[in-house]
Amino acid sequence: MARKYWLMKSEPDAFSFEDLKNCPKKTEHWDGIRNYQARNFMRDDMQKGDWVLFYHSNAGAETGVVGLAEIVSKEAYPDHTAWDKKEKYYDEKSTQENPRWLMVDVKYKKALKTPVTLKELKAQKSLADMKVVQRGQRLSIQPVEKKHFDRVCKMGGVSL
DNA sequence: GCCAACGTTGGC
DNA sequence: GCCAACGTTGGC
Repeated sequence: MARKYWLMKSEPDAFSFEDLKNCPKKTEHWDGIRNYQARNFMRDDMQKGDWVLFYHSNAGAETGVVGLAEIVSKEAYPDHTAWDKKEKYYDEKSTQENPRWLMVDVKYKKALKTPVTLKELKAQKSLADMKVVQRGQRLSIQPVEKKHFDRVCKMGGVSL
């Protein structure tokens, strides 16, 4: 099956692209997704080997795509933080027998030579129909078309 | 910190 | 099943 492309948002104060680089094996599980659409993308469409635009949200002028990552888990699996009462993302309705929330493993691949800010994304005519530039688009995991992925890589001065 | 956009919840 | 109220996201 052909590789798919994604954009995944993270607030750099909470978990940045640098943080991912500093993880063991440069890999971390993407926990805390509590949105059904985003979960369904992970469950139904994501596959090992997919490529990811790592996006810093809520970061002022720094807001934008900062790097490239890869999905490395074979499939989405239960997000255990939903089971832990001490966790911010605890959800009493998610059980071991019937886990409501899932996560995948994401691996650091490469930083963009120059980050591509949201402002620059919006200024690019060829990216006008990319989800992330559209207003009110809050989904933290979004599918990205290959042509858009390639374009952003080019703007960022890197290729995979 | 503000607030628009949007998702979820729950009363009916 | 509708929709108002509420909570969250995320750009600014």
